Amino acid sequence: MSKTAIAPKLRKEQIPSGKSLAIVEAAARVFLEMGYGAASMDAIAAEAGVSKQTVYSYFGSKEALFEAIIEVKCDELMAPGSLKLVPGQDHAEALTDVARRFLTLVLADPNSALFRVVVAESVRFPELAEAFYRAGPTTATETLAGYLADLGDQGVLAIADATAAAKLFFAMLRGDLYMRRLLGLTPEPPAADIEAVVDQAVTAFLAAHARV
Amino acid sequence: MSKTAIAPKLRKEQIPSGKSLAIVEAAARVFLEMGYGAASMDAIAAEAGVSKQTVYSYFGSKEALFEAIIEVKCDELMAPGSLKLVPGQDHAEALTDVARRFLTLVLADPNSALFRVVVAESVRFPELAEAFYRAGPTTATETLAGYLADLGDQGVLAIADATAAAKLFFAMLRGDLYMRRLLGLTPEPPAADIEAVVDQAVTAFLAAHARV
DNA sequence: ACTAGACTAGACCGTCCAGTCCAATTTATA
DNA sequence: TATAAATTGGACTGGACGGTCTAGTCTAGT
Repeated sequence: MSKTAIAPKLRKEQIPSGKSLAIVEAAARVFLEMGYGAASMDAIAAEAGVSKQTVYSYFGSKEALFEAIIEVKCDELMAPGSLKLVPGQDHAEALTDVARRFLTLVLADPNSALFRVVVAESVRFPELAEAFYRAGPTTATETLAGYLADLGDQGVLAIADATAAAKLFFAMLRGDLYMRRLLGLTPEPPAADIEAVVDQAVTAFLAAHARV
Repeated sequence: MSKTAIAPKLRKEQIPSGKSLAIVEAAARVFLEMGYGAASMDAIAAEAGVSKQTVYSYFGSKEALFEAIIEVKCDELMAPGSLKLVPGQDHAEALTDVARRFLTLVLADPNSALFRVVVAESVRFPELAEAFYRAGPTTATETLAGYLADLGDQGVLAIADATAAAKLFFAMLRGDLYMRRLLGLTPEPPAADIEAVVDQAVTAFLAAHARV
């Protein structure tokens, strides 16, 4: 006899592995490339090299699969603490480093694809938009705001509102290049292009927050 | 007898009027609210109070209708030269005015909906993304760049690259509030919220480009 | 060898939707 | 009023797709 009285509909795994992993990866590719509506479960199953039934065994529905994929991708987004700041460093260089890492991250193909999909489906899946916002912008802003507050306290920069300043900093980075990426008008840009935006933003930011 | 020898498949009109106008407006509502995929031609016809056949008489296909709608909306976007600058005005106030008008415009419901849809369908309709980019960001940037170049020439501000400066200015305005709007996390914000962003951006921009 | 469970391939169902067709009706026009 | 054009509404086609079901294969553990 089975251990569970109620028939277990879904195979759940904390750490996706084997088939499950293949499905997640295939689904991510298909969803991010084609969007929710245009992605078919048949295509995902085929891409995963798995039967459609297996997809439905692991994830109960297209919606559930989509949510799982987006959540995984959101977690990956900021995962390696990729925006961490080393307090000892010269502040101009530290900001430049953060800016470069941030911009490289958000302009990278999978991440701009993720953002496109989240924006597109934000009406149908508001929780996903929320999750993305928390994983991305919120986390990034909080990290930088903490650092800026320190610089303010040390009198290195004039920071009245650290959170507002952090938001401004990131906004400066999401300029024309970012817009063109969002609209799919441009492939992943070379490092030099990123560097130009970074330099402009850091310079302007420092000038705007110079000690009086 | 008809004026055209070749059977005219489509009723074309330069200035949409009557049924044609009703269809355009209905389609705009439905497309912007639901996105391309989720919008059905039946829904659009019903919304327009018109038979489906009539929709197909004016616009040959769903794609064509969508393209027409997005193009119309893009034209409307910057139509009233809403970002024009009066050269005589004090430059800080002029920038504040432009910033306020820009932000109010892009945060308004129909325009953020338009942007969402264009981003969502930028893969399927790259020409539309291009058209949007030209009608929106490009136009806005060029207008402001011209003004900033003048300020630079007059020695009012230190402007090395007017286009880059203009892009930075608009980027500063597309901050957290803008992101939250894109993700559908926030309704159209009150004027006070807009004002706060505008002030922060203008102040920072002026500080960053103060004469040496 | 037997069994249980994971998996496959593909048929299949119901639904939704773009696009077509057509007969009936309204509107405009001469 | 007579005629042509525009429009309607609804039935219909064809195809895609989400999701289910089934018959059968493969693999481990016993």
